Amino acid sequence: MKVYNTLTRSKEEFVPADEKEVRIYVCGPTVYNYFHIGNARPFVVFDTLRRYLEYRGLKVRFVQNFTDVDDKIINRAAEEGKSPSEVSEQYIEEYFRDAGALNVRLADVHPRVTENIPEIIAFVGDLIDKGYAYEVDGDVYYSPRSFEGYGKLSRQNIEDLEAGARIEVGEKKKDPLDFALWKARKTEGEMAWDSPWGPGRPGWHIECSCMSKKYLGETIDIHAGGQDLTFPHHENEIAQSEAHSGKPFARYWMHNGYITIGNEKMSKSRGNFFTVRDILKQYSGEAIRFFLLSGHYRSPINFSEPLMEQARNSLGRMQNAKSSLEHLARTAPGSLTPEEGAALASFDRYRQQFVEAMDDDLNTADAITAVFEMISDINHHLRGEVSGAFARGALDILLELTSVLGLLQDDPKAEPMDEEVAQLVAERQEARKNKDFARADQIRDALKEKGITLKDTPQGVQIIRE
RNA sequence: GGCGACAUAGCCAAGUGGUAAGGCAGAGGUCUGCAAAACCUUUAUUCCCCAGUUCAAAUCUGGGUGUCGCCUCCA
Repeated sequence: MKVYNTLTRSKEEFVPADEKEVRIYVCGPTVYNYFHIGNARPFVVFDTLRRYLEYRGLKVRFVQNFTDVDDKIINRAAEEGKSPSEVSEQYIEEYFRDAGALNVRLADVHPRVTENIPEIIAFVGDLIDKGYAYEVDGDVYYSPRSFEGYGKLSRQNIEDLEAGARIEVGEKKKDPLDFALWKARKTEGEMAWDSPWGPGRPGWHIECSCMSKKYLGETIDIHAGGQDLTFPHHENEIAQSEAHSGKPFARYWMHNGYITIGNEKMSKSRGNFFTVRDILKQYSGEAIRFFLLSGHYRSPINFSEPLMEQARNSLGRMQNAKSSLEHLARTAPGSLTPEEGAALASFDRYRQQFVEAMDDDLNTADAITAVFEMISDINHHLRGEVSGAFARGALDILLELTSVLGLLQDDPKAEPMDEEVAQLVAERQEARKNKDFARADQIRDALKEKGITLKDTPQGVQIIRE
């Protein structure tokens, strides 16, 4: 598989350091709010990367943190009259709920800053000892000038950075480029932990360096996140981690593009965002997931209502194929004919097409095309008589590919359904036989109201539940 | 000012040298009691503009235009 590595600005063959296990760290959310569709993109994209690597037979150890110490959480808590931990606990739960709706699997570890304070303090202490950081009045700052290679990820020249940098009021940095590893408590009652530099809390960048090391080791395979984290967050992580270990931090850096709205970046600070929680009121999680995977992960995607409708409709074509095959697998008799066997075997070319696309830096748009082309092929076969065995075989390969994308994952709603529905369906069939179409349509409409769609197929009535 | 991304049909979107995938929406048709789904036909002589390289360019080179992003919290 080839992967675009931000570090080298080129597609490289992906080879894990340890062939037994791929180690991936993805920067997770700061938990002070529901996450928005822009935040969702890396969750979905790198979940798809993980699924694909596993599909290719690799074992993956996947870590995604929760930032549960941050000014925004503290501010939110103050606004709502809650403690910071109440706020972060709540939004961690909300994260799991929304991520679950998007079929984003749980990470192997979801570490939290508050659970790693001793490790962070030790890490900061080491950086001071090694001469990369210094303490001033209870704050600890990292000095990028002391780290050779600062700017190598974002291709920033340290002199050019200097021009744009500035010192915030109240900061005691020696150099505008320096960033905080540890922030001294400013007011009584602020969340703080004791440290060799007095009570305080960790800065933002140090947590990822520290947790990545703790859960994945000093050198990991892939570090991923949104493009906007490249600088300064990831650049600073490299500076911290490599200064600390003397080893390369991450071998591959992957960054997803933004979601835009009206052609402008969606972000919490601009206020132009749509939370996944809100979008879920109108669209399924899978439709949102499809939307996010319909373009290449490094390209920007514009978010809008019409585009979500397109995504939902496109996904509908996949869902129709799935439910037709499920219906036939359940109802059509017979075993595979030689022709059907040959057809099923020929579907392997779509599997190859799919793999080829995914191998090319996770080209999910092309992978989706492979699935659609296979669906067209399957539908051609479905126009004639097919055996249940053929339907099962086609369903297997369809779900094999879509599960890599995290699509069509909903459990099939088992037919036969409850007694009442079964009776109505039977009554409708009787009415149709007697050409009492008014009654037949009445029953169909009534069931539709309840979210049950009936389709009259040559193989009997297909019942689809929403 | 420094660094970077993008520009393909009504819409979304692949395609990095060999003559424009796929999906959505629209139109017409087949099937059906009617629907739904599916199938067939149909929708870019052309890929922002100009110049160049080449037998051949959406793809490479140079120039231009436009849009967006990072450099400050941000996925």
